[in-house]
Amino acid sequence: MATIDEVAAMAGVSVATVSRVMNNSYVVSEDKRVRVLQAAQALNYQPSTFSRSQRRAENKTILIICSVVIYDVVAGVQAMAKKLGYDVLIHYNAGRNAELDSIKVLNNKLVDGIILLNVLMDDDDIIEINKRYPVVHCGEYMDIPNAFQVSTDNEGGAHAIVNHLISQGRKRIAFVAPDIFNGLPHFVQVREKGYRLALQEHGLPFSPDLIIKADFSLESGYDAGRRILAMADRPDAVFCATDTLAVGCIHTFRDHGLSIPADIAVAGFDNDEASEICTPPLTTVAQPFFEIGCETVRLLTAMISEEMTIGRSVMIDYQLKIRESTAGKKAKV
Amino acid sequence: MATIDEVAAMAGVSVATVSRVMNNSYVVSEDKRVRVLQAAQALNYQPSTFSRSQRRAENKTILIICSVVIYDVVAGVQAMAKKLGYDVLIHYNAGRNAELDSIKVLNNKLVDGIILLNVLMDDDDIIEINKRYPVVHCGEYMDIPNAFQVSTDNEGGAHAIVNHLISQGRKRIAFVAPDIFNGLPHFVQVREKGYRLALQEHGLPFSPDLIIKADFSLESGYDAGRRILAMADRPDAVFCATDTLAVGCIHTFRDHGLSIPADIAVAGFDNDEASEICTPPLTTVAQPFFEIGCETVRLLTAMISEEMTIGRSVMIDYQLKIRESTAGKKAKV
DNA sequence: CTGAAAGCGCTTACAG
DNA sequence: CTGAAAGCGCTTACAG
Repeated sequence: MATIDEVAAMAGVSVATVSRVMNNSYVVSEDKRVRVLQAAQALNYQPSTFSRSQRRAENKTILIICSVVIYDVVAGVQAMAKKLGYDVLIHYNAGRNAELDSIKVLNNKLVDGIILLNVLMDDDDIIEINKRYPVVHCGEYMDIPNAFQVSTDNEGGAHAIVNHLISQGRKRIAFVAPDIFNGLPHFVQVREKGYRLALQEHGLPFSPDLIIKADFSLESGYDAGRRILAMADRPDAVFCATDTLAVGCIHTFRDHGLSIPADIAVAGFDNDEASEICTPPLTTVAQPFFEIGCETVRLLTAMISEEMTIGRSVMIDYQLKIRESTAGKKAKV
Repeated sequence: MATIDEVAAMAGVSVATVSRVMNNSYVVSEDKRVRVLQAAQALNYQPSTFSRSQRRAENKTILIICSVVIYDVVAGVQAMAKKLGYDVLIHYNAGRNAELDSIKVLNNKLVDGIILLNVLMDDDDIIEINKRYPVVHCGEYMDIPNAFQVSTDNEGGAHAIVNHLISQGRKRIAFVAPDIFNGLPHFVQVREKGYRLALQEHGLPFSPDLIIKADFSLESGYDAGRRILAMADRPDAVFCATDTLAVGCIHTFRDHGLSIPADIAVAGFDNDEASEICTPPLTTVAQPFFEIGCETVRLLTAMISEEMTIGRSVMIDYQLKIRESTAGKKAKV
């Protein structure tokens, strides 16, 4: 590895001049600039990240911590980061409490800011990280003071999709809600809120037995479908908090010979790849993941450079995707 | 951020002593050790990564570059890396030629070694990276000189699964092969090799029309299934190079009223989650991903510390998973 | 426009 | 066991 001294020697200039041309930070006379560039090329010189970042007290790098990589979000993060001159690294962290393992990465200023992507970890740990770094929560909101967060408008999306069901003449709409850990994850709570709001606005009765508990698995979706079929007063529509669950319900309903949406309408949330492929194609809510990634970086870099201390929540508009699973005719009674 | 000087001042010792206790590198008298530790705690002191890594010319960090995160491989990498005192970071890199974007990360010694996880990039770029860093190719072998690689025994797995099909009385076995980019990916070539070897060993005729081209998508699997059904002399078994394709074939066969495995046996490769769930459960080959991750790190860290220059390929044993899709009775003729 | 020099926060011979 | 000091490879006032 060539150092700045070797380049300076070969180019016949001082290290200061080399530094200036490598960084384009000051005007350098054309002939020296050329000589430095040639020497750098000849020696295959690359400024040391460590020395440079040490001097500058920044590394122009953002870290994403997650246990599931949402590729479109990452792509958005990378695109915006690139535009702003940042690199993006990912730290994979399985499970809820395993997050603590990342502390080693976090302890020192190796990165300038952190994105917690759908991370579920204990509040104490999050607060600890917030003390050390600029942090933006992406996807899943946290109920901690002064948090910086970016996510889809989950309530609005749920509200819109249930409104759509109602507009199709549905009157008894079940909600399938993943319920693991202690209590519903925040995004599920908010989607439920949108669901209940829509019912209320249209004077439809809400009853607790319309809430079907599940987890995040496809099997759990099958099972939710079975429980819905077994209900005394069977719902004429099902809104599932995730597409995976909705696909599970569809399977069960079809296996039992029901026609969708004629006999029962099914809607999901997330616009997974499966939602387009399944039969019938699933009405759902798309989260603009790429844009969420972009916005997260905008916020994070603003935090880094402006040392903001007052938290804020950015809500990215949802996109309703109306497909066959809800939009067809209802069966005649 | 507290610095080593502040800690030294508070503890009433020299910075050298602080450094020694932070690193446990030399014996320090108990009372000073305690004073340093207390001061470090009080000041919330964390040694600067940049300064430390600059002095040591290493960062104890491994970078995984990939366009799809295989979580079990990453978990294996992390487990072994932790044991050996390394951190693990991931650089996501979409698409084939987008890899060049990672050059910024790669240019300087921010990490000590690199794992290319199933990366498909141009040979020239790979050779370039190999020049700058210790690199281990994980999953997909590269045909470049002196490469260090770790992967499943793809040929052995394919050979074993086709042997199994033959042992079940199958005589005409098709091979569904994803064929994108220019030519078959290496792992597909090798799986085909195992397939052909098994046929040959049992005196079964091979013919080119038994090779069904596809890509990597589920739809492509459906389509492959259709083409197989349309064949004049219909095969009695299908070995798909991936589980995704196998699941697609199963769908098509079932939609056409065929019984699996009675009418036609189907086998895949990869032991995806779907392979267990689908109906009937799919016979496949499991890759021990966690172990592959571990072994990759063993090799990479050996390269880092021992400056090895002669390449090697480590093959991790496959595990055959025999399930219903092949193991039931064949239909009577 | 340019160079000599100080300084970033560490580690590690060197001498005691 | 411990400290004073050199040095890692950069950047950036400072002076010219």
